[in-house]
This record gives sequence, C-alpha cells and structure tokens, in this order.
Amino acid sequence: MLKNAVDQKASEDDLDEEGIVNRIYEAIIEQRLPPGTKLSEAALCEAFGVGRMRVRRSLLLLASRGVVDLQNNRGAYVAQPTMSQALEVFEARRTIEPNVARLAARRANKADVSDLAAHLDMEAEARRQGNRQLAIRLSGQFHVRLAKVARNEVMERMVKELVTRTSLIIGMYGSAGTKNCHDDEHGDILEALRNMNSEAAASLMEQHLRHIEQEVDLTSERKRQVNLVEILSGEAS
Amino acid sequence: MLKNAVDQKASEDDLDEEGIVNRIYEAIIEQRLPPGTKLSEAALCEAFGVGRMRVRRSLLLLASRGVVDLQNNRGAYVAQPTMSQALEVFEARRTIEPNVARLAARRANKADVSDLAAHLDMEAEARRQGNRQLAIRLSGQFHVRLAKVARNEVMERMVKELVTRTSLIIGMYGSAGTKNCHDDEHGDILEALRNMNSEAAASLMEQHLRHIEQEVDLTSERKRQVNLVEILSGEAS
DNA sequence: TTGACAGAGATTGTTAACAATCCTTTCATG
DNA sequence: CATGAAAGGATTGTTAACAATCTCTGTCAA
Repeated sequence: MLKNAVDQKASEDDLDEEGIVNRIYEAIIEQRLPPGTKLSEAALCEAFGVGRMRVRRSLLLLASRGVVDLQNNRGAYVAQPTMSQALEVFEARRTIEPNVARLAARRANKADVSDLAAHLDMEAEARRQGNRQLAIRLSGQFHVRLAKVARNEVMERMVKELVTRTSLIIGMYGSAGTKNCHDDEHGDILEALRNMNSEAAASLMEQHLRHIEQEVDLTSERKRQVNLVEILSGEAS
Repeated sequence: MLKNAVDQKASEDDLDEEGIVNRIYEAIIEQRLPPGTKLSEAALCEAFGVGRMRVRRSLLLLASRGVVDLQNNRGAYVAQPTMSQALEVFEARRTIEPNVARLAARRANKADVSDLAAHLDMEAEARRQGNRQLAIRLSGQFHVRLAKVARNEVMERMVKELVTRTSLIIGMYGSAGTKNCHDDEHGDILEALRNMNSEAAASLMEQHLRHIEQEVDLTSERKRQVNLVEILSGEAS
C-alpha cells in the first residue's frame, strides 16, 4: 500500500537522497500520504529499491524540514501539524511569498511568463479532467515556480517546504473537496507578472494566501487528529 | 586544530545531532571555522566524542541548510558562498526579518523586552571587553531571539540559518575588523519593541540589514576564494 | 469479560568491517 | 629539471550483522 502511494512511476531507477525526498514530497502534496502515515524503513527500501542507509538519510532530511516526525525507536511518521504550527506556516507564507511574487514580477522575462502560462494550462487541464491529485500537485508547484522566477534559490527552498507543509495542513484540517488554490488567482498573479506590475503581484499573492488560509480555517475543527476519539465516537454515547 | 576550533567547552558530555549541529553553527558564526575549512569525519568524531554515524547525520543536516558543502567522496567543507548566493541570502533576510521584527513588536511582553535588554547588555559588555568572538555570536543571536519573541518557530529556524550563512559571507567578503552589527541599531529595534511600534521595528530592521549588506559589499572583491589562483598569483606574472 | 503479564516477532539504532575513491609520495623517464 | 605514472596510505561510502526497543499476541488470573 505504501509502495503504491509513494511509487507512482517505475521504481527500477535507483534514486539518490534528493530524489527520494522529492518523491515523498510529491506524494504528500498530492495527499496520497495522509498525515500520521507510518513511513517504515523496510517499506521505503522496497518502494525505492535502495538500501536502508539512503532511506534513513532521506527521512532525516524530511524531518529537518518539518514534514516528517521522527520518533525515538518508533520510526518516522508523516507529520501532523498542530493548529498553532499551521498558523505559523501560513504566517511564514504571508511573510515570504508576497515578496517572492514582487521579485518575480520584476525579474520575469518572456520565457518565464510563457512557462508559467503553460503551467497554468496544465493546471486547468488537470482540473477539467478531474485528475485531482495532479491538479493539487501542479497548484502547489506554481508557487515554487514563482520562486524560481524570482531567481532566489534560498527562498525557493523555503517556499517548497512551506507548500508541502500546507498540503499536510489541508489534509488535516481542510475539507477533502476543497480546491487547493483558486486557479483564477494564479492567473491574476501571472497577469501582474506579464504587466511587470510588481506591487499588484505582491498584493494578489497576499490575498491568495489569505483565501487559502480562510478555506482551511473555516473547516478546521472537523478532522483533527486521526486517533482513538474519532474512531470510537460512533459507539461511544 | 579543528578540535580546538569547534570544541570550546568540555567534550565529555556526549551530544545528539542537534547539539553537534549547534556547536558547529556557533563555531561558524564566531568565525572560528572559516569558509572552506575541511570537516573530516575522524576529527569531528574525536572532537565531540561520538561515533561516525552521528557525525555523518550532522553533516547531512548542515549541508541541507546550505552551511556545509558535501562533496562526493571528498568530504565536507564549510560552505564558501558565491557572490550571488550572498545576494540571495541578504535578499531573503530583507524579506523575512523586517516582518519578524514587526510581529515581535506586536507580541513582545515585558519579560521578552527585559530578556532582550539583558542580551544587549551582554553584547555591549563583550564588545567592551574586546571579546570579539563572543560579540559576534551574541550579535547574531539577537536576530534569532527576535524571531523567538515573534512566536514563530518556522521563521525562527529560517532566521537561524540565514544568520549563520551571513557569518560565512562576512568571513569571505567582509573585512575582518568590521563589526557584525551596529549595537545601536539593535538597541533602536528594542526601543521600538518597548514602544510596541511595530512599523518602526520593521523599518529599523530593514535599515539595519541594509547596513550590514553595504558593509560587506564595499569590501567585496578582496578575499574571494581560497584556491590556486590567489596562492599562485604571487609568482604568476 | 477485563486487565495484566510474558514472550515472540518485528522494527529501529548502532557498530564494525569491507569496498571504493581520493590524495600524496615516490620513482622512473623524457 | 620537469612530467607523468604507480603504489601506498588515508578518507569516505556501503553493507551487513548485532543490540536495543517496541508492538502484538496469547495466556492466565481476578
């Protein structure tokens, strides 16, 4: 089951740590690995066809980025962000990403704009076809691509981490049917880039992030933790 | 030599990965480990009194944060940020830290303010006594503490990484005599916190970061890389 | 029926030996 | 004397076995 959730393409090509980390990132962003999922070393070894060392190193990297929870003698679990951690992640995104959008608008050339436009097309197409997992991934990837256009690898890495953690948060607190990002808003941001209107890009991004956060906040108290309480609540009273 | 540079206090207490990482962080911030220094596994094992596994895991963490350069089959070296990486780090700091200061000003209570005041006293004292290494470390730590006051661990970790990388940059491009941070500016920021003037805190922080960056930029073309070219240039022409 | 306890099995953490690569020294040669 | 090749040592990368811990199951007693 884990193998199926993580290993989308072929598994014959052996990966390095970065490859493994990215595959798990993607699986988390697409919500194939829900929060709390146990990531046992053996399963990951089989899934990726690598030795235990590689797996352990990858898990350490994921843990250092707050995406995986590494418990002593108990193994690795997909992180279950608390409410306050979720707020911190959104606060960090509102801090960083509007400025990323501003810089992207200043630095985007025509190739960047058409790349992003193509990306939005793929996003719309995935949504049209009802391929929800792909749509979620592309939607998150838009934010990372924007950081790439801003020509700042330091912030790009930060955005990547924050986007992944946001997926975890949506997986825990957001309604499953909710769309991760309104595509129109992505389109609006791209339009600001096209017009080299950096201030518009920044404020559109801020609005966009607030919308994402609101959508999560509204549905918050629902899923909570995947523990005893909810499972037993059916026959408790 | 490495042992001496890294291992300031006693070394009998065995450390976990986080402890090792923090010790190396501090050594880099205090510029006892200049950019390009080789961090051999054996030396670190001896310095910290731990097994090779711990050391390798620590090096991986440091590498994932851009503080250490992990070369294939050649070992770990303290990172030597390029000019463009340096610009990226400063850009990220200007993006994040003014907002951190703003949030800190909103959320600081009296205990926070007096803690920070005590910290500034220590900073001033270290400078007065001419203890340059301690002064540098405390100066960097002020920024991290501010993030702690802002009550956001995600951004706190980011600031910590950026401060460390800034030390590397100053070690490479800045003049050795330069003071890392003007203490008055730290004091001004604290004053803004005391008055709960969040906008002032943000703009003071931005100014402060620009000053640090300017000081580095002015002296830029001097040290560069520590490689063949400079060593051989004495008898090249 | 419920709870506690013990043991087997499974999983993770650690260590040590082995393999592979790199660096330095030495030696031969143009 | 300079250049290049080869051997030796040193360092890193990998694997496999071992130790420690946890989890699950079955049994027994209350």
